[in-house]
Amino acid sequence: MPTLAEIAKQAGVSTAVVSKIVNKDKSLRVSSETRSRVEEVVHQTGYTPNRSARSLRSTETGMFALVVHDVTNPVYAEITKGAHAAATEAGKAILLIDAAAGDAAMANVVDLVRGRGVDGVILQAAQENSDTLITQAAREKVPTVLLQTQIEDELPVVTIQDREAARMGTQHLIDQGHRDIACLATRAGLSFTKARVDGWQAAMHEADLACDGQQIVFAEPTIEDGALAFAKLHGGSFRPTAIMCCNVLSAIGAMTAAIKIGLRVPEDLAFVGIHDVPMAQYCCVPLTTVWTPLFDLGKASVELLLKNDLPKNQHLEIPQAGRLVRRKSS
Amino acid sequence: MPTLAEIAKQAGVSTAVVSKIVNKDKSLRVSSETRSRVEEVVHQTGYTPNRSARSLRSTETGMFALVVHDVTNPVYAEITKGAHAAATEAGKAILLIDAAAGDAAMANVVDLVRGRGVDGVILQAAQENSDTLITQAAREKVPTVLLQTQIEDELPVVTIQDREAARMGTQHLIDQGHRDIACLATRAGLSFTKARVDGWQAAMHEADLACDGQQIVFAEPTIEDGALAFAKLHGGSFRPTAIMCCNVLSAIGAMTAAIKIGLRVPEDLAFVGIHDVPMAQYCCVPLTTVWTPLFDLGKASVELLLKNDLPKNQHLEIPQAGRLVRRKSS
DNA sequence: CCTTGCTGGTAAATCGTTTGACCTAGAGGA
DNA sequence: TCCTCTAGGTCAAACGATTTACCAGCAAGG
Repeated sequence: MPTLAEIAKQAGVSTAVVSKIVNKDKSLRVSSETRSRVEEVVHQTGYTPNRSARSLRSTETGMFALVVHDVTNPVYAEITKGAHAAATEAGKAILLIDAAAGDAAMANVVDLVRGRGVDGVILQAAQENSDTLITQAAREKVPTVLLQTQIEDELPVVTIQDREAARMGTQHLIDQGHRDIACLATRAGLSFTKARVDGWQAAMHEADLACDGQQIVFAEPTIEDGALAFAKLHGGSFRPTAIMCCNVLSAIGAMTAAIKIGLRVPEDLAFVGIHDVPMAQYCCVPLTTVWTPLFDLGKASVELLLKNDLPKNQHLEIPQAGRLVRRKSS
Repeated sequence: MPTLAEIAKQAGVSTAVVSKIVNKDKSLRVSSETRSRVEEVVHQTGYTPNRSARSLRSTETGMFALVVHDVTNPVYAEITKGAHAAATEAGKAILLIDAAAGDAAMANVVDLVRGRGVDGVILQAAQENSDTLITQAAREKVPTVLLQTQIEDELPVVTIQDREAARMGTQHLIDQGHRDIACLATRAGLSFTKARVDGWQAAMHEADLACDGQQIVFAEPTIEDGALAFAKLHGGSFRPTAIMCCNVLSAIGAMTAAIKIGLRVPEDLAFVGIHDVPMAQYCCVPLTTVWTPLFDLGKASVELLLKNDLPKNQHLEIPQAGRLVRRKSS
């Protein structure tokens, strides 16, 4: 583990020269002989700058914290993959924090932010307990990007075309002749939930169909909660012939629950989900979903952080549109 | 963003005292008044030590690199979750590297290791292109743990009870009356593949059933490759009545492919997989699998790194045994 | 002969912590 | 009175890279 000073000594130059050559600093003028001599020594010894030392001087760590709601959720895993790809391309690293691990994990990120252990933070599907983190990040001036949902006006947020995705799925159901279409929304209060419900309503309005509060039910984006939500819906007075689900996992949960009580899909009840993951394709009745650019979503969030001037209060919507993937459930 | 020196000045003491108080250094003897005065200032200002500076001095970063074969694979996501949980509990952070992102990602880890950006490395389902990384880690004396598969004799490896899991699944098929049982193995050459094939053979031998090379086919642990492997198997002369799949995703792929060509599951062909993920439960025909302690596997790998003296050449097998989860596919 | 200007560098401060060596005042013992 | 502890700290040298300011020597121009 050679240090800069050792390289410098071996090459017979000062550390300044080595540093600038290693960092490809254009301001350095050096004879080609000296340059190649230094490069030779660097190559021979396999010298790599010490990250801590470099960070200490430059106040940049080359690391971003990605706070994800639950890594085992395939939707979030895909987002993570995109973020990782963008980071890798830029030579940066991703620090993964699973918010599902609870307060300890959050406390950990706060510590990281306060100790300047990361150059930026990406908060995916942020919720209440992210508050301290955001406050701290703001105070410490650590660049922060929200992913999927906006919980703080001051911060830039990047999303997919939520409204349009839901509209597209709903329109498909309308085109199939459905008139009583329920909306199985995601967690109430999140901005992307609102956007998707908006999309559903837009399509319903345009077709002159009723869409009031009675036809909406909220659920976490998990299979289990989707099943619960279906039970709630099915227990009510409104009996839809189709359900527009704002998430793919809750769609699968709801659909499975429907089948379990003897309903035929899609004859008795049709389903459409949002986000396309392998599971949608292989589940009991292959699920019709609106494919969304999840990978690009993750990628864009990192790319936003990489720009040194982060726009305040900007909403970046991934330009790539969703796409209806027709399967058996509708 | 106050520094140690500023805290020291405000509290009217030297930086040494503040440092030791912050780090709860027992060797420090200090009057209770001074201590509380310092603690007060630290609390007031919200001081948190700068990570880079600390790392520079102590040569510890509090970060581990977790190199995972593909985050979007639910099996690996669960492992990741376990690793993250253990790290969080110890106040450490996990740097996620997705090996599927290619050579650039690998180069990135090598850089991280050489620049002492991490305190340790966990290599999950390591393969050929991990070689440089391992060599470097060894040279730099960065603690390294292998996960699931052993590719280097010198390094400690942590696995689940691979052999026993496969034996258990196969035994179940035998108990169901099957005699012609194929083995859909994972990637050839990996140590855990060998262990699982061993387990299958052990059960077959014990029941006096044939189990030679003809009945084995290899596939990547993905749905797509599972389907391909089934095609290969079905094209051959050996016609099994059941397939012991060494991975849950390849099991789903193979099963789906079988159903697509008109076979009935389990009547014509039964399936058992290894690892239990939600998808197994919700796929076309719910898959019988051997549940395995994936979370604990990830957790154990981090815990192994946390012990300061890493045993060379040790094989740690997670004590928690697998469990057969009986579903419709068998 | 004096002054610029350029080439090819060097020296040293700095980033914020940690840590081992040292220091001082007062108390207690002989 | 002198010596030795001990409590309660202080000092300053690292750690390894980055970066600004500076410098020597030579050539060219006037």
